[in-house]
Amino acid sequence: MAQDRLTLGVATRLSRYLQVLTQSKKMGKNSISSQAISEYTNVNPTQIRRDLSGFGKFGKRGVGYDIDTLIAQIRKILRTSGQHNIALFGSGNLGQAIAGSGVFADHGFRISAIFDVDPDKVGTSIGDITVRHYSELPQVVGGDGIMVGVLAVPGHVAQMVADDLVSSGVKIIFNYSDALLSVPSDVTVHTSSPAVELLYALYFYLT
Amino acid sequence: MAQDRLTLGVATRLSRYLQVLTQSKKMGKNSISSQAISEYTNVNPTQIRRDLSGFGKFGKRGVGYDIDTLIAQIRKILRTSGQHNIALFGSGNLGQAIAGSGVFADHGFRISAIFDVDPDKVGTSIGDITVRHYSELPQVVGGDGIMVGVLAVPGHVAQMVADDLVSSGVKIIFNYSDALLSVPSDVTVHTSSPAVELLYALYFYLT
DNA sequence: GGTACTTTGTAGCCAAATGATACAAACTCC
DNA sequence: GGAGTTTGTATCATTTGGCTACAAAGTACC
Repeated sequence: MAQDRLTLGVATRLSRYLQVLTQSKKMGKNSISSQAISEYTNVNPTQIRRDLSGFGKFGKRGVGYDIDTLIAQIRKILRTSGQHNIALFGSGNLGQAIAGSGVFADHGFRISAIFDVDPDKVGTSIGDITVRHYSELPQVVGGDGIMVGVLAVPGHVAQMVADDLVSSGVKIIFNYSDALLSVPSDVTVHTSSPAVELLYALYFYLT
Repeated sequence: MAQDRLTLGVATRLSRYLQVLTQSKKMGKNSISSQAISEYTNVNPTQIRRDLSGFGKFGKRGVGYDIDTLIAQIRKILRTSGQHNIALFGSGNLGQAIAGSGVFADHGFRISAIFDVDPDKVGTSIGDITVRHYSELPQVVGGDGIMVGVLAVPGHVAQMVADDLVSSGVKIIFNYSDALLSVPSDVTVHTSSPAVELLYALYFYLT
């Protein structure tokens, strides 16, 4: 049963534990208790232990979980141990911010191509990646093992980029624009919507 | 019972409906069906109607929901009808991207102050807002009705900013940095973690 | 005006997920 | 060796969400 498909809830929580573990490691910690993970994720400590104990005994009683070990185990459970290539669209402020941060790299996502249409930007470098012209999308995405497209483009072109990504076989899109994207049902779109989170945070604050 | 506190699930879903409604309106639509909302939120249409019908009869049978009406109703339910002031920290690429986009403005969040420590940036303008020096935080945040702090700063200073925000009475923090923030239990932190969403998206794609 | 179609509002049932509580076993620290 | 910590695990009650079904209210078209 350990090989059953994870439920959405478990997969989501495991991913979030991973985030906390990765950051805790950066801060120099070696081990962490379920109590500590709970404080950063707002998940009940018992729930955390229950989630983990379904896959093995990773912790040490009286001590907690060894961070490196647990990161490796969760990656194995989520089957995301390797490197995954992603393509970034848009090299404006947002695109540069994304390319320059470690948010993706920390979790094994490597930005392997950046696209733009602005002639002033095509050919320039962000980090060690040269910005390509958007017209190269089919060759690059089709040829390289790119599984994820990240959209940091203006809302009015987001749907077009999404369509082209779908045509090239990409199944996962992360959308930083404010456009609503229509995609086939086998494609997953995640839209960044910080305001949505603030809305319900505000509700619980006000009541 | 309509005045009971919303459960986390309902509040979250209502916020997400609001996002879809706002964007649909921008795209020129006037009404929308629960089926259509479902496609963008991955929430069951029955669930959507159940969520809404708990507060009144907002839809027209055979037609759907009038978008303007529904936006107004959900805002009322979430008690976030007014304008809410937020403070943005960091005017680098990410800060500029946030300030320039409508993601917050669309939902009634107005960026009323931007802070930085870089002397080259303090005094410049982003949109119609002048960047202030970080040392002005206490007066500005304490005096103005600022309820939310948005962190677009490097990870190694995020905790310090968070501490200062807490000292000034801010209870909601949106964290774009990759730092883990420790705050008192009455303060809510939301951390942007696109990689986390990609992780479980990838899992469901691979299996 | 009549018929076919769409979509809401609502009920009821069932399976799954979560929260709460409890406690023995394993480990550390002193 | 004893006190304290933390995991792993069980159990139970509750909540939540998915599914099915269908009448009522509306639109569209002929």
